[in-house]
Amino acid sequence: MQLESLLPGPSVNLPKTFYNLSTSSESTNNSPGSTHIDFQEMDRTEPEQKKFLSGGTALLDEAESETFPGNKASAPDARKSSPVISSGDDDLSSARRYNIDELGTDRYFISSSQPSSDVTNPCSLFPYGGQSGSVYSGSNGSRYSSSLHYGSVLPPAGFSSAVCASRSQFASGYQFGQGPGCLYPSYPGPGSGLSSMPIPGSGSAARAQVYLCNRPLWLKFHRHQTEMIITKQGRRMFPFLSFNITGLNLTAHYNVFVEVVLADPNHWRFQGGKWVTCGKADNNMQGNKVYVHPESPNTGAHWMRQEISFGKLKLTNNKGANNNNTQMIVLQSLHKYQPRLHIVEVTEDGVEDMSSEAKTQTFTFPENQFIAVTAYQNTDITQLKIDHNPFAKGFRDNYDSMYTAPESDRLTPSPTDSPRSHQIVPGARYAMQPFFQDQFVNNLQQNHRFYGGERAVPQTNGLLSPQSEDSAASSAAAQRWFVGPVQQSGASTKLDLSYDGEYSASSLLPYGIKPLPLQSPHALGYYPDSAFASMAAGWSSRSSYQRKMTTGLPWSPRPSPPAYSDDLLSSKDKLLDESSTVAPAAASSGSWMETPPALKAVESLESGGYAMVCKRRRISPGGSSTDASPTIKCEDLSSEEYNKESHKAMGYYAFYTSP
DNA sequence: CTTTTCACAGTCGCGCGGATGGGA
DNA sequence: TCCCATCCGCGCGACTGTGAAAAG
Repeated sequence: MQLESLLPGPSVNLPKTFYNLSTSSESTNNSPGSTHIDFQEMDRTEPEQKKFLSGGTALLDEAESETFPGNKASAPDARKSSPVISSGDDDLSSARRYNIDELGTDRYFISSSQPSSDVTNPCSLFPYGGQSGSVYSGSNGSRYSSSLHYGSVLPPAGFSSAVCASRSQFASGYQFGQGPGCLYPSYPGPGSGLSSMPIPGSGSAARAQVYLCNRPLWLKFHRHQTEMIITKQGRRMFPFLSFNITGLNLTAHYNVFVEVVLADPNHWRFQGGKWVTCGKADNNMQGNKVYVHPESPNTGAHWMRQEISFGKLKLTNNKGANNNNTQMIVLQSLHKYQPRLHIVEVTEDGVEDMSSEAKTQTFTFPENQFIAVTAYQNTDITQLKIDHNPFAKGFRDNYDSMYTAPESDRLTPSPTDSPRSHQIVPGARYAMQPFFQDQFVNNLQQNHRFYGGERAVPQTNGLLSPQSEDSAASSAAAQRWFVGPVQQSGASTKLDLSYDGEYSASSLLPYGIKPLPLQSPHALGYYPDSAFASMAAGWSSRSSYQRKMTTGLPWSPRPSPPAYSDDLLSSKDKLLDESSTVAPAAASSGSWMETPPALKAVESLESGGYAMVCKRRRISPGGSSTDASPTIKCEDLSSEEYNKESHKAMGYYAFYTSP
């Protein structure tokens, strides 16, 4: 409906899109129509599906050796001419990408109903243009079979169709050979946008929209070229993938899984503080590339009820690592990958429903791209991991100072008076700026009810979030982030229907009931860089604070509170751009910080400066390459704004504190 | 020289078992 | 006195990045 209207492009029926996808391969030197044909003739039985799996991938293989002239031609991206990715380069691209933030909420979610007819104007349709367009399918049959635990296999045809679709539509100028699923982005899209485009598999019945829940955090990493450690025993991703899904059929069953595909045809190496290409990627890598969500299959209502996170997804370089029960995605070091979310409708027994060709939907978020490494290369990334990953808390050796706000910044009551109260009292000051920036992330991260659980607490999405007088703005903000404006009503309705009795009370109760420990985790967030984190840290001892804030709520994502969504960020007169939204606690702590908007440009121009610090080890407060700034963000806000935001934070906080 | 592997220390959550308190 | 529920402390395992050693 209005969904389409939100998207810069005409709408089109999914089936059509599907066909376009498969046939479009012709234009890309792929085996024309092969996938399409196979899809049509595919058997529906489960065994057959599995069997077909390999076949499907084989078909996809054929598509891998195609070129993407369109991409290079149409994408005036710096990367084309220079494979070197510096901070500056990233900024350049990000500039385009992030500008989209200002355009509207619709950019934050991906709808599978993207019109294929927009091929002529992919950029307008998909912010990232060709970036997320070209997709390769696996060359080996094990691509899915190895990891599909539910007997349901993504229809190769459907999958490939999606692949082809993206390719045809966003034809990227990369040329690559064989490989188990590749996606060659280039961030060329002039339209630039935050959310990536959806690769509509089809499915006119249920057009899903997917929101990247912890997107702010991803963006933080993405700005510095995200790195993910891979180990033999498997390493969890951080940030992990977390999505909110809407638009599914409430009663239909779906398998939800993540696939990680090559993002570009290059082998990368970290040299001179930059990521540079180093030959061609080895895309013959064998091994599982798919992680099926443990709760698959499940109903659409189930998937839409809560945040879907893949916190337990592990990455490994051990090709034989998937023999056991644990699902691990096998990657190759120093290769760039793109995670993709797949939603496949299945029958109640978990078997893929092949009754309709519109059962597969694929979503790609460019900010989820990462380079697999066996050891961190960029210290900025390392510091980000340490600062944000609760499991790395032990490495915050300067924890006390990192998140301790200046004495002058404290608000009553005095920390020494009542340590506990410190955690409760929002402290307008602290709540505000940091909250803007990281709080969102923090809250997302806290969404999980169980530690390490794949599931999250029901999304608050405005319904559960406390709103005071600012509720209107807050809601808008929230909507903007999670639910597109147009979708608002729909989403709200959905929430009302499905979450109301079941979630509103139950989910909130825990937070309200537990006065301090629980609310702290929520308000402060697991991530220390939240406003409250810094505040609390500054007021209380490290030990006590840590315990409190981490109690009960793990690092799992929690839906961002409406009041502090991106909308607010944008409302700050762009004061807080993407990067600025990052450095909350950092501002006061001096720990790892993001480059302020103003400095960002400089940084872009002076990628060399970035390079200088890239290979540095952990930087002490104030020593960061971007340390110059953050304070600015806080200070830039007028006292009025300050108070205003503080109140929001206060209200939000209070919501959970007072049952 | 680059990349990978391994042991390590630190943090945290979970589960178990014992201690404690209230009610029958 | 017994039973049950709750609380608390401890140990274990999972998880993290570090840094040195090994491997290529």
